[in-house]
Amino acid sequence: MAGGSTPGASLVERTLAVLGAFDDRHRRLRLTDIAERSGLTPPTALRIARTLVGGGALERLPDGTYVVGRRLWEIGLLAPVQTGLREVAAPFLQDLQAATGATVHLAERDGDRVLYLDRLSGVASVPVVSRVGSRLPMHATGVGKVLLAHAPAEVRARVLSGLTRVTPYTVVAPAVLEKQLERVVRDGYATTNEEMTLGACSVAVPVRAADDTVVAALALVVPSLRRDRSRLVAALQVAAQGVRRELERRTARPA
Amino acid sequence: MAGGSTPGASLVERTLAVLGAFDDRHRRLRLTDIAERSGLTPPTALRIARTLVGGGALERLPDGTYVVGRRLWEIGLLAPVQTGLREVAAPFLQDLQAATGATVHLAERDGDRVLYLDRLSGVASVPVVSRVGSRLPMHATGVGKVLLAHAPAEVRARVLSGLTRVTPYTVVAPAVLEKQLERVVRDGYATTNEEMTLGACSVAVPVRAADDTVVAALALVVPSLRRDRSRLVAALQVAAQGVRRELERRTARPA
DNA sequence: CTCCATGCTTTCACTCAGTGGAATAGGCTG
DNA sequence: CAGCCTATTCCACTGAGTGAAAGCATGGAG
Repeated sequence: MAGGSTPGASLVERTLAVLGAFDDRHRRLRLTDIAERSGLTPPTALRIARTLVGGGALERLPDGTYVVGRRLWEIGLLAPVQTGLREVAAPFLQDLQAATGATVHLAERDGDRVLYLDRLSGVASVPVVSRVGSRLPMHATGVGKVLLAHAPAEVRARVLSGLTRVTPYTVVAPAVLEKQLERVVRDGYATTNEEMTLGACSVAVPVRAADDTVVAALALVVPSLRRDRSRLVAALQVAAQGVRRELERRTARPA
Repeated sequence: MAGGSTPGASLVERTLAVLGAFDDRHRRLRLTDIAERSGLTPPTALRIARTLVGGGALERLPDGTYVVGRRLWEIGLLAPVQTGLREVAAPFLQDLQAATGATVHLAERDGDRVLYLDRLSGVASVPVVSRVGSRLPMHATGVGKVLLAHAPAEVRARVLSGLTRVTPYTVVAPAVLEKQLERVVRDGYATTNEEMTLGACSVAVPVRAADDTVVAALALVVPSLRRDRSRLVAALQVAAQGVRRELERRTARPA
């Protein structure tokens, strides 16, 4: 190269780096931002970005900033995460939403974090930070506690040793959280009280597959748990059972 | 190159070609398929696919086939198509679904086809081919007719001159369709009767922005229109108005 | 108005990342 | 076991891609 080097990255990797520069908090990026966030020089970032725009993977707004394009959205929707569990669970989420009026979440574990697969906003205006496709820490969310309680020991150990505070109510003492996790396994559901977002509480239950392994978690987000915790848990468990049955049916004769 | 040439494609374009090899009907591809569908030689396709797997953009299943990966799904969800109109309309779609029990569609025009932005499956088991992110011909769908009726003359001309038959009931006579489009503009809604899928009828209305331009279409899919066409139209129009109002609110003070 | 700062874009000479034909390995089938 | 298909590895060749540096626009400050 003209004076430079290619430090370990092929063009395909650089392309992914450009795409990876976009995230939840950075949906619109200027060229300079892309270059900086992807670790590329401006000319290189420009050439890649232009080609991506040409292919519809990125879009260039009138003000010169870049956003993720339609084409990529379309291709992303083909991912099995989208077509599998999410599709099966969708009607049950709707039922839950209709029955409780609360915000409904479907999430699975991805490494040491929770990955939100789907979300239906409820009628009540409870502040919710999660978005479909976003990742949040496990110890501060309802779905996270459920998934953590049923995760391999090594994951639990890793997460317990790195509890970060999000709100004043976040549980950051490993011993306390461990007790809670035991109760989650025993009782079959988890709760949070403003541990991720002030003003938002949640109840969550595991979704199990045919072999009883926990594959995901369902949760309801409400302003307060005082009143109807048991009612919400019941509704969630019905829905989780429904998802399980539908999963079994599809595995038996994959239509 | 060793005897070969690079016919017009940069590596980034080739990467997009690999990703573009996946579509609605081809979600799982073998290396050979990827190579063929993207117009690349097997070694090249392999190298690109491997790097993409390394970056999480693709996934390799145990049987050796490739599918779109989580990472790409995540990035795709950042597209404005996902965050804008779709998010605004979501609660109204839920209301429609709850009120009518039918399958609900939200779509916009993309070139000469309809792009499905969102879909809620209804309780009734009406056969539906559309999927979020899929494109269908305009002349055979409810949303399509609405969008076509309000599309620029050139688009209408192009579409009218290339009407393809999908079912025995598909309208393929330009004159007939043109009459229908006039009625769509006059009446404010469009209908289809098994024109795309046997056993599925639909009603659709336009969604307008503050300046009255049609930005999308809302539809309900039902087994038959005999009975309650007017009831469905009314529900749709309420929802469309709601979306419009919410769009205006967001444009006024973009929060 | 000039001057400087910032960010996007173009240029260009150099060179290594990427190329594809051919050969190899691995499965599956008849 | 031969025949076929697919995935993978090899390798000699070369042009696609590289980044420093220099042009352009903006636009804000003095």
